[in-house]
Amino acid sequence: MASRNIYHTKQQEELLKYLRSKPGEHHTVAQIRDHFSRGDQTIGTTTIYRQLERFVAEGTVRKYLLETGDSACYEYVEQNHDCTSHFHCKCEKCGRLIHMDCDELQEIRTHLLKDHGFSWDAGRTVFYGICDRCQPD
Amino acid sequence: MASRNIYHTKQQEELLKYLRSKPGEHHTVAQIRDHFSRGDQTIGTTTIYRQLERFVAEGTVRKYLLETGDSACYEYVEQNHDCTSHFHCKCEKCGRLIHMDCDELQEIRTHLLKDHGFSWDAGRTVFYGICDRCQPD
DNA sequence: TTGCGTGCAAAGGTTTTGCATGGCA
DNA sequence: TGCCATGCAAAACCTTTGCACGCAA
Repeated sequence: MASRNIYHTKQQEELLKYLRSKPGEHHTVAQIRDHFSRGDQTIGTTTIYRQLERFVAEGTVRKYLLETGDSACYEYVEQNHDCTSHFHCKCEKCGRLIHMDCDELQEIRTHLLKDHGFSWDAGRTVFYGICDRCQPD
Repeated sequence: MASRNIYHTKQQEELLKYLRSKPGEHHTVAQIRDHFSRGDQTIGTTTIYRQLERFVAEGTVRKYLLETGDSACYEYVEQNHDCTSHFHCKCEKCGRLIHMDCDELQEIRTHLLKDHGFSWDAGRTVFYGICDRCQPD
């Protein structure tokens, strides 16, 4: 942990407050920029990138790069949120990102580690497929 | 399937031959371009993008967007390769991408579908973590 | 000969960097 | 006051598109 958060600024506070108000939602930088451009407190694009980078380093925010490849997504990580026990599933049809709490996940992790020597980071892995709502019957 | 491969060109042949000669390996467009720039048959960057796009549409090549976010990766799909029965694991330390044949995968798919209604596409999902070689003891 | 493929140049989009200014401590 | 954060401008990338030319059929 090299850089520490020494100064607290309005932009930083507003950005974090916004992300925290939408737990489990994913935001692109463009979306964040647009959101604040409509409010009274605007935040420069560069600042959004830099603050998000800091949040990610601190573990406050999680960064995802989805298969669409358009742009990165950022998501607030709740404090008491056990990311080791839920899947992240992305529907390739409707684009919805689903948080799926499930015990099976731990079994997969154990299997990967014991039988394949692979220490899986479930929090960074996104499962692609078709969600329940978009199933063709 | 809209566009069909009507004309066969040298560039297309060379590109496919190269990818096919490295099964299970991931290549970025830059790497492919560099490879051919050293040989006698050069291929323009635009052509690489367009041919890869076509291969992906045909199912000959698979496209990945990794967490590094730098650029897309492309991988030749072997004809008799059952992508429904192996994991794609990406080591966050050494960057290696591992193909992990495993029956457990089918169980996960069944579980996701039955208990969560999610039709998982394992071929498009990359598991992030630390590989066996990079494990801290 | 027809028309698709190629590749240069340029555009489009996201993310990063340089630098002068502004604001927190 | 000292120093970090901000944000504009510009650069750095990756990828896509327009267009004239070349090559396969």
